[in-house]
Amino acid sequence: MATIVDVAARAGVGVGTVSRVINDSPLVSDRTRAKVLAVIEELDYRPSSLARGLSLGHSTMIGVVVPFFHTPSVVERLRGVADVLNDTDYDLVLFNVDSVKQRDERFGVLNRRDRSEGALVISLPPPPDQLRRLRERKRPVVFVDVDVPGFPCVTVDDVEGGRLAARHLLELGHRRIAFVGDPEKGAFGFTSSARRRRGFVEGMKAAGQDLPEGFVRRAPHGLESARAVTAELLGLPDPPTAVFAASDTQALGVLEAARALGLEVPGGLSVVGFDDIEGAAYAGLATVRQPLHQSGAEGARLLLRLLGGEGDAGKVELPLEVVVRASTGPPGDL
Amino acid sequence: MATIVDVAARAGVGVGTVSRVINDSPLVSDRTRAKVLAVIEELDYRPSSLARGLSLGHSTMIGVVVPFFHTPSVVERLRGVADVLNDTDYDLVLFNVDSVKQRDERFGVLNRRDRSEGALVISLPPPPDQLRRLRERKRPVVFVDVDVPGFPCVTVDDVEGGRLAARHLLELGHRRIAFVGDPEKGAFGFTSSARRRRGFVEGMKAAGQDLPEGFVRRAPHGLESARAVTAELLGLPDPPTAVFAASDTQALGVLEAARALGLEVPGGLSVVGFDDIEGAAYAGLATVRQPLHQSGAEGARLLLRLLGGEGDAGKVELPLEVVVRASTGPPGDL
DNA sequence: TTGAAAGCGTTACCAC
DNA sequence: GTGGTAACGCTTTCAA
Repeated sequence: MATIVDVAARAGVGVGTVSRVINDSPLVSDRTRAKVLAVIEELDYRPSSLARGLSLGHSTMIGVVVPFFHTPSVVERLRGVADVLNDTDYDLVLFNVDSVKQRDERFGVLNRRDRSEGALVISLPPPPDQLRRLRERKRPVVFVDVDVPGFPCVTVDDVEGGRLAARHLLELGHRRIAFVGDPEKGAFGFTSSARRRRGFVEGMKAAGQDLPEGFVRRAPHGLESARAVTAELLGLPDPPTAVFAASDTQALGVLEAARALGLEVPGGLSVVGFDDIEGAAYAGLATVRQPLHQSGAEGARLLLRLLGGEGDAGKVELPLEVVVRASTGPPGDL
Repeated sequence: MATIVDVAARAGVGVGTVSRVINDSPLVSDRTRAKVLAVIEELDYRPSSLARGLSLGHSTMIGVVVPFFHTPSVVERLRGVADVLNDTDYDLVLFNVDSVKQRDERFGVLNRRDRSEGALVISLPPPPDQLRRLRERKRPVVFVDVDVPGFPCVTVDDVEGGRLAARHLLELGHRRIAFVGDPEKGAFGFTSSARRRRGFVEGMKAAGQDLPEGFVRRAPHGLESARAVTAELLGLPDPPTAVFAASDTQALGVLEAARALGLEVPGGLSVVGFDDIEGAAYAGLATVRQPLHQSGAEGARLLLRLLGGEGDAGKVELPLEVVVRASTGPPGDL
């Protein structure tokens, strides 16, 4: 592997000059530049990012923490991050988190300046003690899909999203609408489901609709458990005519339950999800869409700006939008 | 940020000693070690991985190239890689590939020693010219889900998988079985669909069954286009009683088509997929399962072995297995 | 416009 | 056991 010294020697110049050529410094004569470039080509020389980083005093790695297990949506966000970062000199260093223990380890790594220049945390609320350390050290960290006070974040207004879902179903004429979401005391402290529920209940109240007893259901995140609680809901003496699920994955479970009971959708049951993952379109699922890919891209841009010293990045709130598909319609329209 | 010199000075020892303590060298007295450790703690000192890498002559990064767009299965493989790497000192540097142009760029990066110590390529056949360079430089590269001559690979026997699918359906009594897979001249050169088709056709021939005209269909990978070609198949004067799809994603499209026509599954149509992605279990889809997570983990271990200088890693072939679910049954069993 | 040399923070070798 | 010091490959002064 050729080094800068080899290139300098072969080109008959000093290493400083080679360095200037590499870094597009204007202080090199065209003649010299051409010569050096030729040698670089000939020797197939590539600067060592390690040595460069050491000399410059910073690395080129950005840590990205992702709970893969959580939902299909985090993958889409990650793609957004990768798309932006791949156009820069930064490398995307990936940390998967599948357990609370792993989460704490990963956040520990983020706190170490030597491993990465900055970090992006996707869909994962930080543990309080690690957060304190992050604050103390003023490490450049951007959160995506989580709102952490004092840190740049890319989020959506989950409460508003809940209201949007309620409004859509109310406008179709539904009155008996149930909610299916996550437990609100999970190990990782995810809170979006709770906020969506709140917005939904608010929206119902605003329209003068109270939720019947037992119409708010919480089950471990996943299609299967959503299916199970929905089966219970539909078995009620006076079942709902519509369900708002806190995520598309859960909404797919709701559809599954309806199908298993031979209930027509949307005639017998209308369903609205949240996220607009790829599978939602296939399933004809109406949903509250949030810009997943864009959230990752925006987060990466925020971090880049922070790293570039361009002041505090602040908060970014992305827009929500109801996507109407075959899974919703007027109640009782068999 | 404290450096090794700061620690040495504060502890009243030489930098060599501090280095020894960091690296668990036995040539340090307990007394000295304790003292140094205390100072490290006090100063919250963290060794610079950059400087360490430069001094040692190698980085600690492993490049992982993933075509995210391709299928849900690559994500599962990636998790396997992350799980293994996260337990080591190596960092997982992620490169997403969404286009041929990106693919070529990424492979170019892999060829640069400075950026990563070794690489893992998932589900992506390398372009021939880059492959040649990879060979010339003897860069440690492991392929997962692709068989590249001369390189360590983690694969499954796709041909055998096709045979397994054929056998399962034949045993149930099906004779008119169609195949739905990918185009065999795609931009990225994916070949697994073609091999699965071959095995399938072989399996049919071996049982004395010829495939009727037009029973082999190829459509751009994805649920929707699989649904479309299946609709055509089912519209034939003498339609198939079963379909083998080259991937679960496509099999879900096949199910979709059957449902749209009001065809009972498995009574009116049996369906077998390939992969066993998460959605397959939800959809009750019978499939040829390959160990996705394990393939990534195994690939990472192979690379680690290579990096550790433990000889050539060779090839690993993971087992396939038919998972029977509700989507298959005897033909005409309405 | 250019070359020489001093760092950057480690590790490893060589004396003591 | 331990300290001093030469690498590692680059960037960036400082002179010339």
